[in-house]
Amino acid sequence: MNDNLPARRGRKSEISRGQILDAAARMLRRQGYGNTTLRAIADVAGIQAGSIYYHFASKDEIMDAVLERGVAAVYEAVHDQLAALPVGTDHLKRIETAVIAHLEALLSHGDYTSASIRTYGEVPAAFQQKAQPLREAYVTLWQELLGAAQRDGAIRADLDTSLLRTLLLGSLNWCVEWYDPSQRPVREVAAQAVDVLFRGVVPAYVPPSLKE
Amino acid sequence: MNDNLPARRGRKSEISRGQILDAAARMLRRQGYGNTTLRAIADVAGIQAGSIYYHFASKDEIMDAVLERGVAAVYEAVHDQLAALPVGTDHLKRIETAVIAHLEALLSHGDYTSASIRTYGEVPAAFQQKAQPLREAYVTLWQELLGAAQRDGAIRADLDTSLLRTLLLGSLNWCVEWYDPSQRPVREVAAQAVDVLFRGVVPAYVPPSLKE
DNA sequence: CCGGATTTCGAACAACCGTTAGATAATTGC
DNA sequence: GCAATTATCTAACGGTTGTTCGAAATCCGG
Repeated sequence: MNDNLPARRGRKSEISRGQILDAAARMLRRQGYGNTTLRAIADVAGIQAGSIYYHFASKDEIMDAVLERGVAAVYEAVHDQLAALPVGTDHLKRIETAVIAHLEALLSHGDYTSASIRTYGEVPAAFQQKAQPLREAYVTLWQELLGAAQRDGAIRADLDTSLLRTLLLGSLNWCVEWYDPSQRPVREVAAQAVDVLFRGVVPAYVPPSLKE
Repeated sequence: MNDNLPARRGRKSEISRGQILDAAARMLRRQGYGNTTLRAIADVAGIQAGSIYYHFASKDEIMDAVLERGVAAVYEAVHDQLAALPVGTDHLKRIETAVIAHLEALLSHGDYTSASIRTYGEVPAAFQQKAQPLREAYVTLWQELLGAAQRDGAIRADLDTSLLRTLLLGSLNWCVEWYDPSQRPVREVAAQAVDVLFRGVVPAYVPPSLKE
């Protein structure tokens, strides 16, 4: 019987552990939870299936680690980018920063985030719960971002910010389903997403006094 | 060896066939492709696992049927609602109609659409192809909808409508991940989605002459 | 370069998977 | 109500799954 946390281990262990997680994230992303096999993970990681159990107690523990790492990466990316802004940055600039950070973390930062987004819904409820606190924290972050903006009049008062948040994050999250980095840069996607979010698709009425 | 299409069959067959598909769609939606078991499908449908093979030649044939039915339902819903509009209806009204139809088909029309959306990405590539013509037709429908609107100046000329389409449909498709019919009606979600899409979240500049 | 700790292997396990086929039950036209 | 057709059940198959465990290989401080 394994200890829950490996007591003291050499450095090779952490390398292998990382390779296993990388392989798991990659397969999880494209094949979902049920189709991802321990033997396939081991194969990609370059080891034998049984050897996995030296590093993880079960398949679910691997999946759990991948999922948590995925949401953590997005959370930290957005949080850090926001924290790096000068104090007093206006609301729209903050929202724009968050959207870009979210998309960058999702699309360029690898398989963990994509796997986390795509498979969270089909994973046994038992360890959906384990990642829930972090997910809720992330939702709260966005909710406060939008709520503060609305309070100060930066976004329209007649919108339900909670609904707006799910619609916006949905639009961004869905990018993992189709985005191809060889087609257009992430920034271009982010830029138009922010543009449409702020101004809408209908041509704005430009008062004559503002025309240049 | 079975004939590909069952030659002539009584009416009970179609009932059971429907129950099998219903069960498959439900499980596929919440558990993904790999976790959905023939024995579990049979259990939900109230029959024995082996009996499924009287109606379907393989598990993949069931999944294929569910997926195709899912996209077909959305396609037809949007297509029919658009066709029901009076000729000459303006572009924004047409887009609004399409958004509502898409969301309604997705959220109230059951497990097929959700299953189709959530599992398409993790299904063997062999029969991703089979559903691809219909999917492309659906994409084309939206592309022409947005393209025509842009051509006539109903939506801004500086937007990439192809990117806009993926962002918009992503936002709508993602609703299957969180929408709870007991919380708010579908129309409310659709209404705000259209509102934000058209006008954006930033308060509009209202020229004095238009104030009431 | 040695000896103990760390890491991996290799083979086996019970359980479960999709699938098959023959026996059995239910349904239906007459 | 009777055959004949239609539909389901039962039991098994080969293969794959997650998992276990003792033996072998590797690593590394002294």
